[in-house]
Amino acid sequence: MSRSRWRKVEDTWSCALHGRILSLRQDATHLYYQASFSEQLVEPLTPPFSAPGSKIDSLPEDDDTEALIHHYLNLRPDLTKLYEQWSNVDANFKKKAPRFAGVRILRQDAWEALVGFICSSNNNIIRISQMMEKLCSHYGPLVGYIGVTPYHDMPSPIILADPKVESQLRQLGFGYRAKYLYQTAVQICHGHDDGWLDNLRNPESPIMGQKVAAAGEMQPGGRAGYRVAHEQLLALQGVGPKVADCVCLMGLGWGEAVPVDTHVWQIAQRDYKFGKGKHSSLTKATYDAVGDRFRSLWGKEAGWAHSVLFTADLRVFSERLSAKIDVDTVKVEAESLGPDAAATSAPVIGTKIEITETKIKREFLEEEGHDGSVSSKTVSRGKRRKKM
DNA sequence: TCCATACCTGGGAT
DNA sequence: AATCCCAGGTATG
Repeated sequence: MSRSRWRKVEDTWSCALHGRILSLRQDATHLYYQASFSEQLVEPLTPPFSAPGSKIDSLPEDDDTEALIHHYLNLRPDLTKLYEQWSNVDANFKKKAPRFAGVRILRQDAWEALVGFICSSNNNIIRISQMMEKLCSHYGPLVGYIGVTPYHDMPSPIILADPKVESQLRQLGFGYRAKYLYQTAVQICHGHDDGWLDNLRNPESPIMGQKVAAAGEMQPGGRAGYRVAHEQLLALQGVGPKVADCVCLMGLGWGEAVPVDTHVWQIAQRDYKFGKGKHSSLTKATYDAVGDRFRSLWGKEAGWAHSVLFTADLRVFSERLSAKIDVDTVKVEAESLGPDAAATSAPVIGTKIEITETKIKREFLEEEGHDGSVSSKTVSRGKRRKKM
């Protein structure tokens, strides 16, 4: 959401991801993709891999892009079944959700989600995206170009743990979030072991190539692993309950995480009887109560259901805006929909996506840019970037 | 615990 | 033109 690094050019969305530039486009029946690999910045994949220095042709069977897309877009869960389940237990969901079928929670990289949501505090979508853009272009590895536009990946925490970074980010317009990002990077690099963040992940939703493991019993407050992850994240600078839950949900695979932001708080008051008596204001206790309520109502994937309602609400809001306000319609829509415009106009952006068909077919093979608009390079998986 | 207040920035509204 | 207000929160007293 939000802090998404995806960029749209005409009808195609592109982003540097896992050492490649991934481009997506969809029509009524298919999702099309194209991947352009960097020769020098290929991510290590599953541990036992090809010998260093060996080159592999970009044959389809060697390309994990399709697996990456399936993973990233979280295409496995049966949405029809989930929607049915949520509708059966919640009349409000049943009423609001049907128009928004197809919304999925992306499986983002945990570190990227953390950085993005730290930037999101008391901020607007447009600026959050610009900040992520700046962060990557100034500190992240260059993966390649589309036309003359460079695409950078996320900078690793160690890059941001440099003492100079805080003032530099201030200079770049990050405001008080400059300190949060720097301090969080320091905490992660010097206060925790390697892999600490990713180890907070839901074992039922492992990163690509890892095996699934059981995550334990569901409780009103969520599974034990979720509660641990949430608590650990809270110790980071600039991370409060809302940001922690966003990272848990979008970055760590904990479906029961329910981020309660201002919008969700409005929904909770309007449709779920919050806002009175004991829970008249959004204190920590109320925050937890809202999460518990939604978890007991919707279950293990409460965060997903909540995102559907959230998206529904934003949509209605934007429709009201464009109906009542007679200004540049395009502009109004772009601003009010923000990253969740994904649900209507784009296959991917922000944290949620909508796909009319999950069938994916290959549009291009990796080769030199068709019309010069996309530059591609031969896949080279032998070279591994130093792990960081 | 709960509540109030400050916090960077930039665009839109008054 | 100047100022106010707000935006997907968090830290502090």
